[in-house]
Amino acid sequence: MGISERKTRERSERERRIIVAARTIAERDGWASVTIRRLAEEIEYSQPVLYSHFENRDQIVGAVALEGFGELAAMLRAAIRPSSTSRERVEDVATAYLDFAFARPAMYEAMFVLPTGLRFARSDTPPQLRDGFGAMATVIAPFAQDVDTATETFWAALHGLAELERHGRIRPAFRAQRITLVMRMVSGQL
Amino acid sequence: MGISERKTRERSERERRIIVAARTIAERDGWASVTIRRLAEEIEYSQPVLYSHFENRDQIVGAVALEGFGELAAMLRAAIRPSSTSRERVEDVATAYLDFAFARPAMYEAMFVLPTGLRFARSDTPPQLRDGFGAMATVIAPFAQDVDTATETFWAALHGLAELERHGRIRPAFRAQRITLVMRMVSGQL
DNA sequence: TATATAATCTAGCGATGCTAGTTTGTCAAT
DNA sequence: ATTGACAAACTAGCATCGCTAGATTATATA
Repeated sequence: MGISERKTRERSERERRIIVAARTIAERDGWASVTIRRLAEEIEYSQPVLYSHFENRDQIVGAVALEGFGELAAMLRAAIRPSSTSRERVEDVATAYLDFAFARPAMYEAMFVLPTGLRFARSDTPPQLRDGFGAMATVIAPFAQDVDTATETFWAALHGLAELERHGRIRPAFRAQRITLVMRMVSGQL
Repeated sequence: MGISERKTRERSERERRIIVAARTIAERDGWASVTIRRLAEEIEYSQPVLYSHFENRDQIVGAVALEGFGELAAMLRAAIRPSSTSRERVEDVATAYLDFAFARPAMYEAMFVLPTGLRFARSDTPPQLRDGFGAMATVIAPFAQDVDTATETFWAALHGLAELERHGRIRPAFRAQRITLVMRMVSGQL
């Protein structure tokens, strides 16, 4: 039965094209420009076809966000060098996190601001949503008694720094100094 | 010329009614339900009247947010008790900040997530936008060399905690422990 | 009282997300 | 090969949105 396999393959390829188109448009023109009509035009199918792949627009944003979580996790893991000290690793992960947020603002928005229908902290939560947290926990662990809580707080600090700077409410020039202060929080030393 | 005074008074009263209606609807049904048509119905005027008060919908959100910044600043200042130690003051302000965020999620959203057209860090920035920062700086100052940077980082940590918890990505039960960790960041001691 | 100006309204434009109902295509059974 | 059943995709349109042009009413001035 190679025919039905071809069909499911073509179907998943079309789904990928939708996700890629959504991401491309969002990164170029912002999420407000990612409309069902525009996506339909991009993949050269009519609009209702999109609803056979995704329940609604939010789920398309969610699919892009899911990719983003995978990429963020990879970036954070790549920032952890074996030759570094524990302290340097925390700093490198923090810097990598903020680099990601500022380099891909639309992606970051999908992951953390827009409604996506993604469900966290559940049994069916996809691994991408856990991996980034895991990478942060890895570098936080040497300093923490309660690793989960410390990682949550570390993550929150980074997220806050990203969001406030992205909205122009704190001074971009002082990013490095703020990271230093966050370091003190987790490492307990200046 | 009491007539024109009455007119400007009535006009500003109508503007207040718009803001109050927007806030009320947002807190009850969410910002998506705050439509121009619904606001017009609420104040019993036609839709174009709203555009004689505000340039667009975002500016209405901004007007509500501005109120929120004033109220947040007042809450933070009220949390600073003269009898407390410097350390307790930081903790009380942090707790008050998160209490505000969770007690008024729609307001917090207007202040920090939605587009508002508000302009920060400019010469014409209204005082409400500075006061909250000032309150935080007051309690951070005893611990910091660079007060502004330390306050920015403190603020970012609180904002991150608020946002991640609001989106269900960190555990509500561990809020107090996370605040303790933030305290260590600013006070340099456990 | 006539006229100019301001205030407000009606009506509608161009979008949006989403869907009902119809047409087209693709199989299996006759 | 023909027919009928089912799946896939399309056309067309609904309700709603932010926003605005142009008509209409009220108000103030001459």
